[in-house]
Amino acid sequence: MSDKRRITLKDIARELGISVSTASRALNSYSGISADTIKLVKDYAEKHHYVPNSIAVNFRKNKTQTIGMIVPELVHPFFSAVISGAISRANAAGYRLLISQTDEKAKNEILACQSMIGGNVDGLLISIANETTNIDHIQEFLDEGKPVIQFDKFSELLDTPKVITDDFESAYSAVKHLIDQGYRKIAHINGLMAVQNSIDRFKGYKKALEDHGLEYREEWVPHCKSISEGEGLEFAKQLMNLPQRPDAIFCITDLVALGVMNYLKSAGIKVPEQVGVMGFSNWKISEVMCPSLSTVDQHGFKIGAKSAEILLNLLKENSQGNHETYKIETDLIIRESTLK
Amino acid sequence: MSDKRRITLKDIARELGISVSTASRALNSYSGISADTIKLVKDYAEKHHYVPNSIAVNFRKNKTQTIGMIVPELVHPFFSAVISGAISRANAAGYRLLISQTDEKAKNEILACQSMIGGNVDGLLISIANETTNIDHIQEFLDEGKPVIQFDKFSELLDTPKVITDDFESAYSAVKHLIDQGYRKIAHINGLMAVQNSIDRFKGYKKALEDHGLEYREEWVPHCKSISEGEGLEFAKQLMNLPQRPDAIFCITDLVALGVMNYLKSAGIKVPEQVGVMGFSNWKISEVMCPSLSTVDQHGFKIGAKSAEILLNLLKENSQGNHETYKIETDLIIRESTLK
DNA sequence: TTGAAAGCGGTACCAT
DNA sequence: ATGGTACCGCTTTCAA
Repeated sequence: MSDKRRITLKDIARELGISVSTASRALNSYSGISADTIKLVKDYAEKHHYVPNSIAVNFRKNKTQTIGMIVPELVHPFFSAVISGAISRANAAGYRLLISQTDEKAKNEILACQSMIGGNVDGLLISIANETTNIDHIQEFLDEGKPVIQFDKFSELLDTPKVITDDFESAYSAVKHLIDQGYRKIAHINGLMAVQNSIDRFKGYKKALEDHGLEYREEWVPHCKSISEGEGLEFAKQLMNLPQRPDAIFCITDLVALGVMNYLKSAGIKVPEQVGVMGFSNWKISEVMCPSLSTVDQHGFKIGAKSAEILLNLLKENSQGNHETYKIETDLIIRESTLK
Repeated sequence: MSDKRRITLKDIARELGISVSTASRALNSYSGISADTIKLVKDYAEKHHYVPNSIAVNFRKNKTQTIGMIVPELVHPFFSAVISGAISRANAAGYRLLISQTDEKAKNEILACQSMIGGNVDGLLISIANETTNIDHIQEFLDEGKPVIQFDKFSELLDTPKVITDDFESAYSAVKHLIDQGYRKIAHINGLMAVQNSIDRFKGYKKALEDHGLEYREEWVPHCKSISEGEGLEFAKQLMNLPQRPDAIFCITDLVALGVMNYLKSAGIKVPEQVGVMGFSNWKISEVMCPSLSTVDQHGFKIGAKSAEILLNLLKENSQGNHETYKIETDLIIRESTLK
């Protein structure tokens, strides 16, 4: 294996009988350098395949042209889409993307942040883990003067720009659609109320019920801990066995809706005739389910691209930005599961 | 924006009244340092959240503890799983992962490689784009003495270790299962024969037919260009309208199988009774389809983890490894679409 | 066991 | 227009 050392500025300077600073300035075409010298140095550099050692440059400038990105889960259609959007935007601007995942564990998030700080990323894109309450490890970036953008799942404790789904509006219009379809006893399988998305979707759900004079019952709003297919199935069973049985279920996620659909199928309950089902996220599975699942498209790619864009702008301005919240609009996707 | 500089070794040394070298040695637990000093320094470091500036370390050691990873597509259940496996393995070893995607375009792959080289990654994990024929941009890593691992889609022109699905065996056993179920006229919607995976799956398919004395017809093996749902639908239509109509279809991917199923459903052809359908990859959609789709689980996570592991070992040995091929075994997942 | 200092490869400031 | 040099933060050799 060749371990041929790369040629350095010093080598160039020595060979050409000039100083290192002159060589550096020539290569970067600074003003105040004679055209002759520039040509001399550039020709020599090219001929000998000089490649600047970017570690040294980074070290000196304390910049890496690298952005850190931390998500709870990578194998997840929504987050993959977000990452994809961020990579596209960042790469287009000549930035690299360092990616890590937390599996929703605070411990992993801390490790990831340390690793990112250690990697001297110029800025951070993060969607915080469900488990995270203390946010010192993220605050550290801000303390170092590095911009941070929170997307999707965020903490109010961090003063950073945020890019999020418009959960309230999305939930409202999803539930309104159920009402328009004639459903009257609408349940909502929600997430934990410690997570802002869950809170906002719940608020949208409740407001829609209120605005249309429909009954709200606490027993119709169970809370998932892990947002899993299994929980969807269990809660559907629970809801269907209530004395006051709902005639529609608005699920926090398509995966939960899948569990719900599976239970309803096994119990011989007809969707959408007897019970309407609405998901959230528009994963590919929602299109494939039988009956196909009505849901809300979250535009993950756009969320990622927008987050990266904001970060890149802050990097350019050398600022940490304001604390604005950018809400990315959603699309209601109507399919069979809610069309009575 | 506070710009309080991160605390450095020098700060620690000054505060504790020791020298920088002692502080460094204490933090790295060198032998020849008193336990007291080690404790003193480590406690101080922890208390003040000292994080070594890895650019400086990297600079010094000419290593970045960062691995580059390039995939064709990020929003893809298989590749997400591979990435996830690689991240887990790499992070556990204290390595960071720089990720880029090519959208199957050679041009993007070249850009991604340049960016990775500029980022001074220590090694590269890559699944090459369908479009890629010239591999100079990847060879460059090898020329610089950096190890490269190819996974899933590779080029024989590159002398590197490879981690791949055992496509031949997987295809063979998938087709054998169809035969065992009584299907006799088995079609195969394949990918482009320029891609090794397609070639191997085709070989496995053909060998299974031969071993069981079944007829092979070229018209039964159409080739997808983009491996899409739409192509699956089109080819299914084509196959079903052949005078010699197949009674089973082995698809290159679950997505293609979805298109096939949609066509069969629309044409009123019963699965699995009239036509059996087999996918490949075991995406979530295969479980959700109606009828559920038999398929082959590729263990993407394992492929990613194994690739990272091999790379990490080479990094440790400071070698570029042999040109061994590691085949990751698969699991045949039998569901409704092939159970006559 | 500890300290001093060189040096990694650049950049940029201060002289000339 | 060019050279000299300090310096970024850390590791490591040499001395004490």
